Amino acid sequence: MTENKEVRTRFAPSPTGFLHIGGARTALFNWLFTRHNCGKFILRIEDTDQMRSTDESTQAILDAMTWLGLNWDEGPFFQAKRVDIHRAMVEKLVAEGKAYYCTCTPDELEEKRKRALAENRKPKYDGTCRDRGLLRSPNSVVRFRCPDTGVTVVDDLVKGKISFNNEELDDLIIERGDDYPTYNFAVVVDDALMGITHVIRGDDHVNNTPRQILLYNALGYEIPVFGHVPMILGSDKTRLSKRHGATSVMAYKDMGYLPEALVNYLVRLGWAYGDQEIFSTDELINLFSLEAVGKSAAVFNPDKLLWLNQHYIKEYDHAKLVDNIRPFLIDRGIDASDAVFLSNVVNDLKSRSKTLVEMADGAGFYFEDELDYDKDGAEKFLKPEFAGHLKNVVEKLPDLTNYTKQGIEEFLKTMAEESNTKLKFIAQPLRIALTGKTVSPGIDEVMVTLGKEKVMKRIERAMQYIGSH
RNA sequence: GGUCCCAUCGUCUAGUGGUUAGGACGCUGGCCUCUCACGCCGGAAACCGGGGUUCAAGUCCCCGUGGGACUACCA
Repeated sequence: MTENKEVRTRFAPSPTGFLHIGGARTALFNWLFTRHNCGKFILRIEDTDQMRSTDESTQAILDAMTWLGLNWDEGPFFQAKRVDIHRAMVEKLVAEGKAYYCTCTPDELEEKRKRALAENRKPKYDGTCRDRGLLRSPNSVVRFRCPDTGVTVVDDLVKGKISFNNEELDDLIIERGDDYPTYNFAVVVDDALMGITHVIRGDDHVNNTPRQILLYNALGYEIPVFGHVPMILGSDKTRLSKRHGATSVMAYKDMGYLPEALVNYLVRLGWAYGDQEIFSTDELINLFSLEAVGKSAAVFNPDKLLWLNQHYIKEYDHAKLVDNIRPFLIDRGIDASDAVFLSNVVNDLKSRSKTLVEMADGAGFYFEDELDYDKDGAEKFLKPEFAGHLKNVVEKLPDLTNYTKQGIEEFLKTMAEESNTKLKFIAQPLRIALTGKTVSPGIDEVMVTLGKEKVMKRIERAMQYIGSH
């Protein structure tokens, strides 16, 4: 609203599980909006549900944010540590007559709810305790006195103006029987006190917003700008959940995704800049705006994410890619300590790997001299009729001085010509001999990376195999 | 049930009254080729329905229909 006030946003997850895809996108939109406006991004952990909140979840969320590169400027703050503040605000509202104690029991309320539903009436609080002037008592709750006339308008940055008749809103509980504040009250107090200027969150919160605006007014706080971003759906168009596949951000890390790929994918779910598909982080910060975020929910498409990941693997900074693949190799018991060798391996593999897992799986043969030959491949190509070609290679290879991709390609092509055969009849047996598989990077690349010595040894071993089968 | 939101290829989307409705993923035909990829060239594929407004509607309005969210002493 105020033009030159510093933008302050927050991401406020509840630590009841891992950071999921939907939460990550909300965090991302907050982060991009904030960085674009040179504001401050605040992380607040909403842990007032003591039963379900865990420290592990908090840590997992922090780790996932960090992995994605969504750094925060303040926090993490913990909502549970602020209950004294919340209680003071509750008292203030009670003192001002804007809130009141209520002794209706959950059972009574449930009963009334059911009856209202059965009689086709709205199941809203009937105001039993509204004007009884009750005092605090064990298990009493505090309710906010909602105006029952008038209209509350939410001027949403992505959805536009949304208006609600206040009569639809009932007297919500702001402090529970255990003296803890409820969500709708705590967010308002915290957002206001933390100076949040823009509340960007999932659109599952739109119906909470008018109540919150009323609370802002009652507390005398300035109302922030709201932006409700659409949800992410699964392939069956229901809310994204485990049955649609992995929903935890860190699960994607483990599956060999690069954070940039996930960020690029997530941002394009609901946001677009013309026809552009690939965005660097800097571009996103420059180009992102909430006004350009679509209003409708989007289906999560794993195939497109995979494509993006492949793209990022191909284009990634080479040294960074090497660093990223290392843990996956170590997991497989591979000694990846030879930096030059590993770098070449990655180079061979990066145009043919959709994930780091795929790359690590494809890298095995480079590190293993005693190969298990692929059964079908061996049957087809490790046969006496090809032994001559292998022998030819072993004999002539020592004299090849230009041991490079080009040199080897030339070497093999010349050999094919001289032997009056097709290159594939030399390349395929060679491939099995060197990689154990029928599918691998280009044979010339493999030979360069492996080095002449290993190549010689592996071919000799393959020839022995042919001799003994 | 009530309140609120949403609606362009299967999916993500561009489009802001006049377009052969564009791009991307996926699918598919071809080229390249030592295998698999990469890359390149081509193809099929969409404006939910009905009424308006207008010379003209994917675009604006209304009504349907379909989806979703919320409707807790969870967040």
